[in-house]
Amino acid sequence: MSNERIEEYLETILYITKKNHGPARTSQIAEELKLSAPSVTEMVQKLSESEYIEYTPYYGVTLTEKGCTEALRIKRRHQLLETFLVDVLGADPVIAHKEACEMEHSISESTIEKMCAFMGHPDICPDGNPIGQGECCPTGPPGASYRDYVPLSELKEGEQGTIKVISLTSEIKDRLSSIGLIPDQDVRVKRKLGKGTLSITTMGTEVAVGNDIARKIMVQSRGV
Amino acid sequence: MSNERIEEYLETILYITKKNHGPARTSQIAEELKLSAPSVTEMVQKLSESEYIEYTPYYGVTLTEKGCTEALRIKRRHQLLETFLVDVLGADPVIAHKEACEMEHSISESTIEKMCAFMGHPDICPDGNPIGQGECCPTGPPGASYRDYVPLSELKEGEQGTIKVISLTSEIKDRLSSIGLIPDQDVRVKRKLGKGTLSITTMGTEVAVGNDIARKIMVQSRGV
DNA sequence: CTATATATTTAGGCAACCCTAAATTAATGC
DNA sequence: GCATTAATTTAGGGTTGCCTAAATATATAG
Ligand SMILES: [Fe+2]
Ligand SMILES: [Fe+2]
Ligand SMILES: [Fe+2]
Ligand SMILES: [Fe+2]
Repeated sequence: MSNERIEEYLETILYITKKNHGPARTSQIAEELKLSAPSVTEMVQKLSESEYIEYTPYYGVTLTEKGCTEALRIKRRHQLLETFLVDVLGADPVIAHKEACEMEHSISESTIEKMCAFMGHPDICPDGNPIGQGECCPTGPPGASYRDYVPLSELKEGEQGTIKVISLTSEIKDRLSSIGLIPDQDVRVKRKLGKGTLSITTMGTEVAVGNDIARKIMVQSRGV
Repeated sequence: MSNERIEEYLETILYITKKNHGPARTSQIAEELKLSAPSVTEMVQKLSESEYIEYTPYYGVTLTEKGCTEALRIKRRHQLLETFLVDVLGADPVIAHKEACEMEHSISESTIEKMCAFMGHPDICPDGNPIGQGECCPTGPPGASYRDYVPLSELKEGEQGTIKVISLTSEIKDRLSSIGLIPDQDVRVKRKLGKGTLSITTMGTEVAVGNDIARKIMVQSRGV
């Protein structure tokens, strides 16, 4: 089997078994990969001769320890590529997902880690799912999870927080950096103006930010 | 034929016809793609039924107008990906070439243009070959080329320039933004200290930058 | 517990791409 | 110009990964 096909099956089986909390049925794999059921049965039979999956006829497919490790590696490649395409290049999320799902088979482990470092070891994919840590990632305490972050636009007057993630095109992000709005920067909402516009203070200076942008800046709140 | 295979043949035929200043022999294509000669003959016969190539038995293959346009598009995708992997992520040039040659079939035109813009529309690939202009590139007077950029560490005392590309992790870039070191910012080298450390002025303030970082900040010099 | 409906596998086949060995064409040296 | 050599194509075959139709196993409903 080609490496690309193996990877695509493993990725799909991981996704379905997690959703099922149980084995992946061949029909589910077929639907996900848009293939006929017999094609999946055939591939799954071959794959079970490798050490990646466990297959019981008329029952379903589960990943072995080895298969799970491999599937997680592929998923990570996919998510980091998708994050790069969407958050750094500003590509359309739907196109980015499809492209990431193809490029994930071409990019090496060493290159994906460089890309991870380049993006500051992100821990959340624009599709909303968490990204697992890799060899390159700081292994220390994983800090506050993305779940705890809140859009800047949600802060109340007087509330303070630390900018954590900015999901905007790099052009806009560059403009924001130039006025001090960058990750790990502390900000305070001074006043909320009309139409969702915020007046915030950062590094002593005061700037106004529109609602569109404020909704894309995730902060970790520290209260008033 | 699969799109990927077509693209790989077109890319190769473009390369060889340019080198030959004449048609590409099947044996040359076979050598370049590491295939047997009969396999290439077969594919080339099929391809000539499309409108991409002109094939004369026992003579060779040339690209049609349409095929040439398509081949140039693929080459551009390849070069921009390779430039990104090497110049931005710092990947090994040999690995980067191989990965770019696979990813080029997955990335869309719209995404590659975003990547081109992200890198400031580079016109030279790390492999040394020029990169053709795309839709996204400024068609006017082609400004300073990437070639003309020089590491900040190379500027002499008193020399001024504009920051163009910063090839560092986003963590370090974030720190740099907070002190005003961002693309399109003007800087001046005030004094060179020991060990390659620079004292530079930017936006009126004065900061010191170590040699490691200064070597990764490309600037367009404007002299003293 | 059976009859029917659904899910899954088996059987048989096909297209894309690649291969080696043999035949053919073109080039080269007297 | 003809024999030898080299390049190229044709013939015949193999693998992979997919398909549809038929057979079989499992689930569901009276
Ligand atoms: Fe994928
Ligand atoms: Fe990382
Ligand atoms: Fe390629
Ligand atoms: Fe461009």
